Amino acid sequence: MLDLRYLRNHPVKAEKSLQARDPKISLDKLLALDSAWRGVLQRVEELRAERNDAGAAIARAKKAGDDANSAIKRMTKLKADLQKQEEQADEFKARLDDVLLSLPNLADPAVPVSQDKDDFEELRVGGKLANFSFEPKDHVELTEPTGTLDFPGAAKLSGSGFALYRGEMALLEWGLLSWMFKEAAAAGYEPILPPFLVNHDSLYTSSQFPKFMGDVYKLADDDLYLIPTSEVTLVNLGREVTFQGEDLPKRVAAVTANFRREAGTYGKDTRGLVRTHQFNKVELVTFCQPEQASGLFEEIIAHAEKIVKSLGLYYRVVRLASCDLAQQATMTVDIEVWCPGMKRWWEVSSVSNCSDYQARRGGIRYKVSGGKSQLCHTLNGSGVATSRLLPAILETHQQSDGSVIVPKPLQAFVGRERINLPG
RNA sequence: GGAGAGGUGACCGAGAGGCCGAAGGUGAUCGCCUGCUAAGCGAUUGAGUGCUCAAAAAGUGCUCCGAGGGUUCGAAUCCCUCCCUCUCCGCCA
Repeated sequence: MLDLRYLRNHPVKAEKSLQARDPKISLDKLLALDSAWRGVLQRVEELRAERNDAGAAIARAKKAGDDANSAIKRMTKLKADLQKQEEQADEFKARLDDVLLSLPNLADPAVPVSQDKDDFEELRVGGKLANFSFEPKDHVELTEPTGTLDFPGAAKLSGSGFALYRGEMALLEWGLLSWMFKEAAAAGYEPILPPFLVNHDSLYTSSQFPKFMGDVYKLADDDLYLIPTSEVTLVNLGREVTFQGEDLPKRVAAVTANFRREAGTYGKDTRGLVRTHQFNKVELVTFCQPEQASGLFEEIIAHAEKIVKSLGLYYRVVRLASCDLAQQATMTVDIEVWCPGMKRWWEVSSVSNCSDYQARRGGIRYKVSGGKSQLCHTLNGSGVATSRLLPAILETHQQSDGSVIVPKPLQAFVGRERINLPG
């Protein structure tokens, strides 16, 4: 959520920044509602002040044993008037909140302004591009002979869009997650295993709600939702918390499954692991003071980059165009790995600076000693998602016989240096 | 799922219709005292939001005692619904 006061005081600047993301955004309605609301609110507060005075007068009279009837009569009259004004104020406020909640965060000046997703800015390319003396297969073809990625099996259990890992793939997936979780802990993130089900407030704070309710799975009999990302759980660790200034930055990392309805994406990228209703990742979140945010943003990117580099993958780092930013982000940098079999880049990590947008919704604050409490800034990034990492590993390290060399860091988890051996 | 007990400021805890943003304590900050430390003494110490103000400071209004409704001239206090925590029972990995 944006700072209403800022929008009020800098409407032109704010609107310009918002229109970089979506040219259809206008602040006119918001500002009109704001001034209407504040006008009525002023009246409400005057009436309340009067009511409080009258109440005190009644109390005094009663205590002194005087007759309070005339004061009570005055109060009764006041009440009706106040109630009417309050209803009006509530209505304006509700409409104002609707508009305010729909507005995305302001975009960082470094974000390329465009309405075309392809206008991202490529920051750098890293790792090494694998050379093949044969036509590389994609991860589905590679695992078909062994049945270790069993999509028909998953469909039987759950329907389309789910994955079932077996044997070596199960070990590899689990190993990847364990290794990355450990790497995150070694880098100073507190390891967290959170619930996969969260309540409405949590999704509201991290900003999936109210705008993107349709993307999230909801339980039928309880007010609980499956997390679309553990950003939700990690960010909400800070909800209604006031951190001590010296405890910041506070880094947390979770490994979880993530659930997405992917409504409206039927028929798109349906092959293999890359877009399923459930996938795993390690997620990193940092709470910090505003001036620490940009350095920590680079830190998360560097961490994710180190992961893909250690696995011997070819990758690039791109800054997303303004139209492609998530609602809560001021800036997002993606790390994409090259998948030689699918012959395309896939996002394995998305690192976002959310400034105070989530903190304002969730009351995530900090206080330096002697100072007033202020809103934290929140940052998040994947570190990283296995649903794209696993395909990239298989496709990059495949051999002409269909086997796959296991990257060094994972060998201990899988128990061998080469998997997917034929026969 | 059943039965009970609770949810008050950073924390503990009183408060049982009006003078309660809330006693008392702990902690924190500042000062005094002490050779230093401890102890002691005194003072200060919640959040949000509006207005005045160029701004800061200050002043001032409103709101907040788990959440939401209700009763009442008036609710932390009474009633209803919900949420959460704890204890016991049942069920269960």
